[in-house]
Amino acid sequence: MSEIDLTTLRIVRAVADEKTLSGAAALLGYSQPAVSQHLSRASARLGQPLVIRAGRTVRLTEAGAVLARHAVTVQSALDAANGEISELGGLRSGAVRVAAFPTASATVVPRLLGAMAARYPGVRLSYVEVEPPEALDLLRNGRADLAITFRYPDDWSDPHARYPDELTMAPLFDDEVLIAEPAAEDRDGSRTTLQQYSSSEWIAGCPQCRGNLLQACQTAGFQPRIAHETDNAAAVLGLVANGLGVAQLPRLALSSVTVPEEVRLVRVAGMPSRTVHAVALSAARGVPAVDAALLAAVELDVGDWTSPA
Amino acid sequence: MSEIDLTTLRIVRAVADEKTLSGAAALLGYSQPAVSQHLSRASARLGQPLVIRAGRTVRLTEAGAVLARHAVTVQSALDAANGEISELGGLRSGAVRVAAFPTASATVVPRLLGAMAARYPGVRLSYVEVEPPEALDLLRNGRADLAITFRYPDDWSDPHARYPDELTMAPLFDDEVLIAEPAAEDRDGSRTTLQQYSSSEWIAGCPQCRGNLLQACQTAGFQPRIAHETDNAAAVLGLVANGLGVAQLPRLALSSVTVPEEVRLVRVAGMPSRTVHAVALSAARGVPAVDAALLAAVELDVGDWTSPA
DNA sequence: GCTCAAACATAACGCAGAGTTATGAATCAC
DNA sequence: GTGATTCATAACTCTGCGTTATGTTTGAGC
Repeated sequence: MSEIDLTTLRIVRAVADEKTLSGAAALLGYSQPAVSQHLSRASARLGQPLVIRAGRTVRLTEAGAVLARHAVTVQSALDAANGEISELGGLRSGAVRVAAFPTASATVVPRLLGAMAARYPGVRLSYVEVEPPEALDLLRNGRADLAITFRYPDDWSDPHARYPDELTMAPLFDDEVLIAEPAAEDRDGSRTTLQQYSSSEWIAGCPQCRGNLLQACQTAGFQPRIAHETDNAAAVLGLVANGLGVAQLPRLALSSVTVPEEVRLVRVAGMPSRTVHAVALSAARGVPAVDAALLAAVELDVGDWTSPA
Repeated sequence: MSEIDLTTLRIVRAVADEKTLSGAAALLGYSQPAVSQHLSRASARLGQPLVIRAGRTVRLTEAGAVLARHAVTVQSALDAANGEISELGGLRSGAVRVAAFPTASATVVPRLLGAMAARYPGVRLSYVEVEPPEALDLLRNGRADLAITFRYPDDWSDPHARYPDELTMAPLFDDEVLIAEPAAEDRDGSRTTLQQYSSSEWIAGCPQCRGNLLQACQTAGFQPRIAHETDNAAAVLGLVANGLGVAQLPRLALSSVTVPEEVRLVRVAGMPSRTVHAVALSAARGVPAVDAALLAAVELDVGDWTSPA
């Protein structure tokens, strides 16, 4: 709506510098008639001439001088904006807000943030620890840029599934789920199955993990008796060590705690492993910092969380 | 050149305010697809998204926020420029630099400047006194906006004629040229002719006026003997009053001095009158202050300079 | 859980505006 | 006067930015 456009400002400025339309045209990479015609149009729009031909050259009117003066302000604001956007594009600035589940806090997240900080010193990093469903909500609300989540196969309430195309998910690794049992308990050499724990008391934590447990036990043909509830891996191990029950624990949860002697970890057939993902909004693809964080996540070395401890 | 255009800035700003593309479109008078497509193009140009769709609404990315922030600066600069140009257009600001010949300094110019000052208090006025040829040079050099000049008919060196289309000339009035002679000299009742002064001594001033005198005398068949040279009307009258010669004097020059008793003013057949003009550069037509000054000049009441004193 | 309204995306299209080249006219320097 | 420089005008092309029409998704309310 404004009768003033950027081209006019740039042209007037160039004319002010060069004192000639030809010079201005050359300076801006235009043909001479382009400048001439553009100024005519602009003058018509503004209702008064911007330049006055003076012999062979040209000089600005007061209106032209006004534009030339303000052109400087506009140009520098534009340059500043361009510069800042370039910095975002070049990952010399920007921000990544990561949301991840508790077990990742001590493992995946520090490594990820470390890698990002090393590669892109200018990028601001922040982290919040929440369970996967909340992490996805944060993404959707625009309060986080990258979520590190896990999902269990066949999870009927998997929050990822609720937003099919909205999320871009990059699988990072498989996180095997082990059973922690008291080392004192008798074990024959036979292959372990979940069925063997049908009469055990269970220690279970977060709803999502518990969901997986219930699902697996149902498949195995029994319903687990959950006697103790905690999310804390160290606490779970303590309970197990003292013979108070058995528990499922992902390998990732074990990698940042010391496993007591009294606890034995066993792989159980039919116990589905969970998968850990880096998740971003599909709509946020293209945002440099988000793309970089996703890439950094899939490039993480995850060997020590996948090979047996 | 710059990947950023004003429309993008205005749209991003509107989106920042409205939180929705539809709202922004309505705010700006666009259709909704226009906003959507424009943002797509802008994102492509900038290499990163400006908005992220969040459910049914939308929110800005960091890049978008950068633009929205700088948009304020740009907009206010543009508004300022627009405002200043409107003031020029509305004659609440601007400048008129007038150049006029000495005789006009005490007559036409004060009245003109007075009228302008009264009508347009915001317009800056300035004045320089120069002879017509210099006044036209000032116009051409851009050092004056309006010239008050005179011209004699059949003046072979008329400076106005050198720039045929470059100048816009508005005739103000005819300035009759009289002969000042000592009142003591005998005069019969017959009609006065220039021929009668062929043996007189003349007092003459500026080259242009003298040119006219020479021209007229040549037509009358003699060459005037110029004994005294001055431009000053009072001085001329003093010389005439003391019987030192005769002189041609335009009525305008007489209107600001007192004519001594000893001087008689006579109209002479064949003495061409000069015409007074307001002159501006044709190229400056359209400049509000110049147009207004030209108009004010032709609207001046010139009665007391044209009717016999 | 279904339906409806609101919001964004995509497609197809029309038009204006801004650039181009070619050419003419005026000015200034030598 | 002559040639170089500069601006103006004409005629044309084409990109880009709007439009309308239509489809898809989301979220609220019954």
